[in-house]
Amino acid sequence: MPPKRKASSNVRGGAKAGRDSTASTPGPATPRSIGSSDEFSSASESEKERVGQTIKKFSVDEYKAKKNATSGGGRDSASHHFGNSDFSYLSLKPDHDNRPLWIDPKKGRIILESFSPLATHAQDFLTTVAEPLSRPSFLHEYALTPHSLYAAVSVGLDPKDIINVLDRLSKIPVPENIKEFIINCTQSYGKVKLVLKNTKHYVESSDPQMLQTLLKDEVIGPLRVQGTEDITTTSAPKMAGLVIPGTKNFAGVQQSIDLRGSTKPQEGENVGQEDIVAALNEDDDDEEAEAVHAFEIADAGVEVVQKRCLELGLPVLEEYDFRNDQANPTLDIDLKPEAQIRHYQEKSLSKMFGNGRAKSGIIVLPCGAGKTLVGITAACTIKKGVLILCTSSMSVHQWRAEFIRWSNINPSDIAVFTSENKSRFSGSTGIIVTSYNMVSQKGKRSYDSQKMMDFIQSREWGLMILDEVHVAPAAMFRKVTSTIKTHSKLGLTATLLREDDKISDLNFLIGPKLYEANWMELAEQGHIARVQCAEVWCPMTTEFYSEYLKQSSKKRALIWTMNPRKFQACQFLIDYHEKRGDKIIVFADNIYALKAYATKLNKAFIFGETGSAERERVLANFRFNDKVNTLFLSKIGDTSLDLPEATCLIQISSHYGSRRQEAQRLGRILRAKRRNDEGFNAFFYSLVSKDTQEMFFSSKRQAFLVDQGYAFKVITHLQGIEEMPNLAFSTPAERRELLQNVLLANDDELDFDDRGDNMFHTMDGRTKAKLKKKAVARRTAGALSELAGGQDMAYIEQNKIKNKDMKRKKGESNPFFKKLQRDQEKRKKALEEL
DNA sequence: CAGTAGGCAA
DNA sequence: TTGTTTGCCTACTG
Repeated sequence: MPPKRKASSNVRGGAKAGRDSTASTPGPATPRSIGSSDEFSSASESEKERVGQTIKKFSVDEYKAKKNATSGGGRDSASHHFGNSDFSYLSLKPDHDNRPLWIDPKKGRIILESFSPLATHAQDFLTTVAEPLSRPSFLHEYALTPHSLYAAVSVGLDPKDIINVLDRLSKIPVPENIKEFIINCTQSYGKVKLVLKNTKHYVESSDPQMLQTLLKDEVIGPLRVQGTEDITTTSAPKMAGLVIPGTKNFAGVQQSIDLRGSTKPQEGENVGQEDIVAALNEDDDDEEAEAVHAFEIADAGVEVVQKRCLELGLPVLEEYDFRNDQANPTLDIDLKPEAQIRHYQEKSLSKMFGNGRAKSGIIVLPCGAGKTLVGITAACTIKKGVLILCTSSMSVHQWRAEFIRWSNINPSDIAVFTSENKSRFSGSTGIIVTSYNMVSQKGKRSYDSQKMMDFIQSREWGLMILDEVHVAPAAMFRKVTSTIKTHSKLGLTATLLREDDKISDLNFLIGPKLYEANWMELAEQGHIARVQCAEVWCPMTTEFYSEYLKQSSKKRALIWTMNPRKFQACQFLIDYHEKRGDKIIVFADNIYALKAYATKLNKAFIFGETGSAERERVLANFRFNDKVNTLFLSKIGDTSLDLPEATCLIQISSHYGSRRQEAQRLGRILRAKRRNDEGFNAFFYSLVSKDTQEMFFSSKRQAFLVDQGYAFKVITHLQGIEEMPNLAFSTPAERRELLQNVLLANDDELDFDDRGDNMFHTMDGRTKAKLKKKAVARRTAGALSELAGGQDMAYIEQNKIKNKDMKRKKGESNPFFKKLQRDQEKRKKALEEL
């Protein structure tokens, strides 16, 4: 969560402030605006005053005063229901029925009636100038923020146009304070640019006065590189028509605000489509041939300068005029002719290349919607050296494979840099695919890694693609953005969400959010699967619930996950969906529960300790063997595993209230191969134990998906579950046994704890504690697998496929089996090679 | 080369 | 409201 807004006045009490902050659940709208309200407080001089006035316009007190003046204090009997959201005093335009927008003058929020015939136009416009907060079926909520306006200006819109279009679409005249807000926020945008020349960073502006102001700033001033000439002056580059590969006919801003033509202007309506298009298509050619001035800043200062400028209300635009870059060699790369990009991919790219240059920013597309292709197309447009950062070595190889699949790049020009692979491209320029881990590793490096890092840091890159960019703000990863010299950055993610407040840092680490797709819209168009979401409420049995109440919070999670009613629900759903012909993934965050469920139900499972060969085998079986239709996954499956066969997803335990995890898990089934079958639906079940904390976490987790328009049905009873044959834990005795085992699982850990203690008792307390902790952590898994071992034995005889899985597990607990397993794998490999 | 420790993210 | 274990990665050790 972003830092809570300070209430501008506490006279109204904390309750008001509290309500405000809960109301603004950060949905897809993240990154939240940095420049909102008190963030500006550090600004100086005229900026400060100007911004202060803007803030005042948005303050509650100002609003109240205004409201009382407007409404004359007269309130009807229903007014109190609306509180501060009573906008009845705002006068509707006579033809308001034809206009789809409401504007909340207090918060700068815009509500869109998505059923309006003009909704498509309005939506295109709003996603350009505002941030989507929440987009359920009928009413979409957007927020005007300094950042969204910054993004709008950077794609070439003018404040006058924004106000005009807003006015045409709005049911009420655009409130004065909103107009002022737009103008104040946008007038200084684009004044300051950050450019890279010959591996040096410069702050550039066409206004020398502006640079002097920045140099005097207490934060920015000292960051200037000393000994360089004061300010250099050159002439500004000019824009011309640019065509993005893979699009039929691309012409700059036109498409970025493309009003799609799917909705025809209505008879007698005042909001003409042509007008909007005309208003939005004004060329920005008038800026050509202007002189620009610049001063150099140190590499390490880049992030600070960007952040500071943002605070000053002068967000720096990072633009890369790649077509006029003679310094860096051009990369020979083009999209293959068969790579045709989809309209939303084109749209997102047009935001990036809207004025003929490459702007840094973030593109948000759901999983399975083709993020990789967007990245590849961007690389094919810029045609300079590209550096790609991924989260795991697996996706590193996937990216390289996709590049080779979709572009004509020479495979020797695209290198990977991972722990076991440190190739280099042959020519003067090329692409390097690597992981965040590799480039952010601090401390000692292996010789090869160090050389590779030196190479990466010594040259200038045209584009840096940050895959899964929501991880970038982590303390460890963020420094890569300043140590690697790149002209532009493209962040890609499906879920621009973190449970901490670091997501807003992306605004200066990478850039503004350029585009965010609407999941429901893509589902309707068949690009991703339609999903039915359900939350299944499983009552706790009395024994489990009384134990739940007794235990510490640490053990509670295990108890609610192992709730026998939940187990039965899971069993029932698996059975039901297997009969329908679905392929099912069951997610369990808790490893003990994962093993317990999977072994009891005779299903395959994969978790961290599963070796890669084993994983491949299980995955292949899940994919191609129609006898294996259910797969249990730990959080290993949240990312990196690609399973287009899966059509049903059941979640039995999860990581607290992580919205990102929920969204990413849902994403596992969005790319379902069968999505275009007639009437196809994917299913997403979240199993929740009633009356436990899990209910609270579950509601938190769903927030993002609900904002995207997914409706969660609550199922309190699964029809036909009583008639299910072989329902597990149907007798009280079995349930008691299960509870005993669950409690034993914890005791077992304690057991190891004690034994560990004995081993280390010659050491000093500190080391002992540290080692003990480690030992326990490492051994728990072993202890648990041994515990499950008894069940495994019976089970191995029943299931040959699963059998393969077991070999490794046995190996874990016994060195003899370990060696045996190794030998077997070697033999198997030898056989395969023959 | 295989196994493991240590660090980090969520 | 709150928690903290699992997974991934690199580099070291024998």
